[in-house]
Amino acid sequence: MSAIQPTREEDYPEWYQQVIKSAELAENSDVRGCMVIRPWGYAIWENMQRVLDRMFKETGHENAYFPLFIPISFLQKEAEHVEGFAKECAVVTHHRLEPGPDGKLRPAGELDEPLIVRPTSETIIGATYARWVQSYRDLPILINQWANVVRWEMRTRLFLRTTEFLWQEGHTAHADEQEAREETDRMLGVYADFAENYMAMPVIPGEKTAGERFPGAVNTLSIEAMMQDRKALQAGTSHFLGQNFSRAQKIQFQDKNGQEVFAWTTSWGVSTRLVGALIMTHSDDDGLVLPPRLAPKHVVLLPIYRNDQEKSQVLEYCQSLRQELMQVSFAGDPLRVLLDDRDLRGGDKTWQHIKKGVPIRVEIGPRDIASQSVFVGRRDRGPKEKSSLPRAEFVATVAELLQSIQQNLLDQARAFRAEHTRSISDLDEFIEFFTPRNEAQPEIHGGFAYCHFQDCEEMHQVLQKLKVTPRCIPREEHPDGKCIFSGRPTSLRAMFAKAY
RNA sequence: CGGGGUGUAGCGCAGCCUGGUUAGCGCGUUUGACUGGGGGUCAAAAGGUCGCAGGUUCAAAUCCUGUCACCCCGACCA
Repeated sequence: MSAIQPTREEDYPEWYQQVIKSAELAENSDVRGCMVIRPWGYAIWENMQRVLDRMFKETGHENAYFPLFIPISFLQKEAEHVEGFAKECAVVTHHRLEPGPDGKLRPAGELDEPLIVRPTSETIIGATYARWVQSYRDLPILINQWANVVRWEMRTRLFLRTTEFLWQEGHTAHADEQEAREETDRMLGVYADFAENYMAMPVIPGEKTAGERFPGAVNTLSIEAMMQDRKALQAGTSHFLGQNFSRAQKIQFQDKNGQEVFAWTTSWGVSTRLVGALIMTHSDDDGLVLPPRLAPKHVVLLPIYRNDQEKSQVLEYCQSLRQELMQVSFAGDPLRVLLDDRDLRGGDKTWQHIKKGVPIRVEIGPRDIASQSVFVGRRDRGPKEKSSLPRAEFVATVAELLQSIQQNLLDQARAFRAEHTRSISDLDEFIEFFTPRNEAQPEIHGGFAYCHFQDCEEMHQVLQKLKVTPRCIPREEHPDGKCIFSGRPTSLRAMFAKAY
């Protein structure tokens, strides 16, 4: 019997909800579509922020903060952008509340110009940059902002798609196209690096097809990850905006030749959706599994005792072990150690930490103290697969142990993705690959398929029926081929999948 | 916004069709005892304006009308 009911096999979407609930990551709030991120979930996000923020700074970026509200006229300026975002914005039309005739509060003080709550900040940041840029000497501008944004989505799911979500958005302006394109690539590289080396989540970096582009972008790059239901999740995006936004926002300057020209801009972002990606990449039927590098706690110490005398003895041993472990460093940080001395039954407590995904559990009782040892279980192995080892050895090797868990999770995720990825050149095989075997569980289907394609009517018909989309066009060398849908020769090759 | 469904204890549900004393059950919570390295056992206790408003009736969780909220399926999406 697994700790999470139902299992992934039985009902994947419900399993996902239960993992979140059992691990106390987040819950639905009193506000439709908005979540409460609980301390354990927020700590994961904070760890993500800390690492990413360092990476952004290492690549020359600075943090700044721009307003939550955007005048409605700003959104209007870029035609495609309007098209893409206008439908899903929260709009502020009043600035006061006053009691109505029935005693209930009602909005008052109508605004001359409605404000929208930012769904993304290209327009307001662009308008600001326009004031900052007069000369080529003012460029590049390399700024990131950590913020919350609001998109009034029809259907929400914890972490994956919520009405309000937390993210970072980088916005840069450059003097020439080449530099802006390099920036777009560089930041996608940062995301891919973060995904693989911190989240232990292999990703496919690539370019979006025209239909999947960010509204207003010339080109959108993304990293795509495979979840355990074999669907693709877009885990990060980096947009080359060309001069579209600088034209709309009038970000112009005099270049070296004294010519008045428009800047070239980019934007890139990742969100709390990454927490959802983390959950669906590694977790199992006993709950959350965390890669050590992002785990709020690396090690939990679980004292075991029967009476007060044993209790004080065991707690003392745990305290000293905790002090010792905190001197150890892992991936550049001091070890994060939790001593769980809550007055709870032993098994109960152990299972809570299993469900929360703590990488290493250490059970310590009178027996271990007598032998100067510890009883260790790792989250990437079965719950009863525990072993005793000398205390000194554990302390000396715990960092290696964490690294091996980190590596193991990445290897497992890579193996899973490889197992469900195919190169397909035959349309029947493509259709078979993406047709669920069981109508009741449409999530069980093929996985990722690499195929040559050409944006054609035949393609749209097939994809719409199967609910499959081209996720991205990986930048890799491959011979030309024939479009799997139309048979026409093409040089384009994309990764196709069902997506979140 | 279209189609379907659900609102009863902290959570998950039964009861409603065929109105009738103090509205049940499981989990959880609290207390006590026995326990204790796979979430244990027993006993006791606390906890509910049956989503909200109106109507029918001697009597409404149950029937009727309205309303609100949430969930699922579609169109939209990081």
